Amino acid sequence: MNLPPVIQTFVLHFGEMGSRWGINRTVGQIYALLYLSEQPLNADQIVDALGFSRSNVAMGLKELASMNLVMLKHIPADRKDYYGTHDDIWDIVRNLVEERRRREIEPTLTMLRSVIMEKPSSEQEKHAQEKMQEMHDLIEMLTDWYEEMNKVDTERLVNLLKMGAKIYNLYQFKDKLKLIS
Amino acid sequence: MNLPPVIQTFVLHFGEMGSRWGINRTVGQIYALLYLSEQPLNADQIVDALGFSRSNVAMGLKELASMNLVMLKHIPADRKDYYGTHDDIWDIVRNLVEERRRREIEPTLTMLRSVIMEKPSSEQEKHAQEKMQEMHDLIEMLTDWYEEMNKVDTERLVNLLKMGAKIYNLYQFKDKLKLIS
DNA sequence: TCGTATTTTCAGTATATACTGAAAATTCAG
DNA sequence: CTGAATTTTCAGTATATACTGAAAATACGA
Repeated sequence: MNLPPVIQTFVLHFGEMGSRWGINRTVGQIYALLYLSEQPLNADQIVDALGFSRSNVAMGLKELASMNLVMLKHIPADRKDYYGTHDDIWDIVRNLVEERRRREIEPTLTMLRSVIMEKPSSEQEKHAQEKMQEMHDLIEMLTDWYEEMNKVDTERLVNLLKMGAKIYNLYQFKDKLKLIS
Repeated sequence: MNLPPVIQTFVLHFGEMGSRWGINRTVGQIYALLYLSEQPLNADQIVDALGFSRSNVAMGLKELASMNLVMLKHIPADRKDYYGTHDDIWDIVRNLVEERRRREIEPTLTMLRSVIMEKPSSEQEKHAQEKMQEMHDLIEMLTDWYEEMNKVDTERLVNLLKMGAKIYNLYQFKDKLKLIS
């Protein structure tokens, strides 16, 4: 690995963090490198920067592409494939959430719904189903909330976030407001 | 493994899901089992239910305890250690978030802050630092927001969540409201 | 304090995952 | 269509992680 120290620290950190997010070191480092890079990079440049094998880099890029975290960007008069990340960091967050939802939340909700349907054959199973129902409702509420929030454009979303719990003060006046508006 | 089908499905699912959350199959299954159980369970009961070795279960419980996901619950006149999960699912969510923050978010913020401080020695590094600053600010905003929201009690939080993006309509009247209240 | 029930530790082993090099497939200019 | 440039695949190997059994440590009643 042969990178400016500032970039190297970041890349290594994300390599480690990746493992906590279900992606491996290679993938984490590749993503970090692309995120920091001003221009899109091709596979050979990534190999030079990170010191992984060519095939490992290809696999990493393929995985990142399947998660919609990197995109192909061609450079005129160059046959090589160049890869870059989304420019807007909010798009990145939205993609990350969407991926997790598709891969983890939805299958879990499906499993919960199907198991809750089953006729319980003991008190123990009945209790278990109640707990699953509770979990199901919570997950559904959070995903519904996220879906709603995701419709709000970035600038307004930032304002809402910055207000934080202060929004609660507004909420108290909900009924009053309806009268006025 | 010898469990009622309803429970087994859930337990196996969480075993698989665990790997995406940085916990292994054993730990995922143990947690799922405890979550569904009406009474706290001791290590031997978990061994019987899941078929892992005694030591593997001990390690799993230790890890879950270190994440504050399970707690020791003693049963009168029994020397064994019994383990159970939090009763309120919102407490579970709060603990999960808190853990991730402590283990992932805070170290990342620290790393970012320190690297951003460095004097850039090239245009490339300068650009990288700007991207890191952007990421830092986003993460900080989200954690600040979460911290604020975490202060709101559960019932009111649920109301806020159910309102979802409708809160945005209230937000439009923010200034008007100040005049009234 | 002793002895037994119980939990924890840890070295060794099994299993799963990551990584590589070589070979196959694809792409595309001429 | 040909052949060079480039990417992708995949069987084999290396590495990391999970899991086990036996032994050590701990907790506690008598």
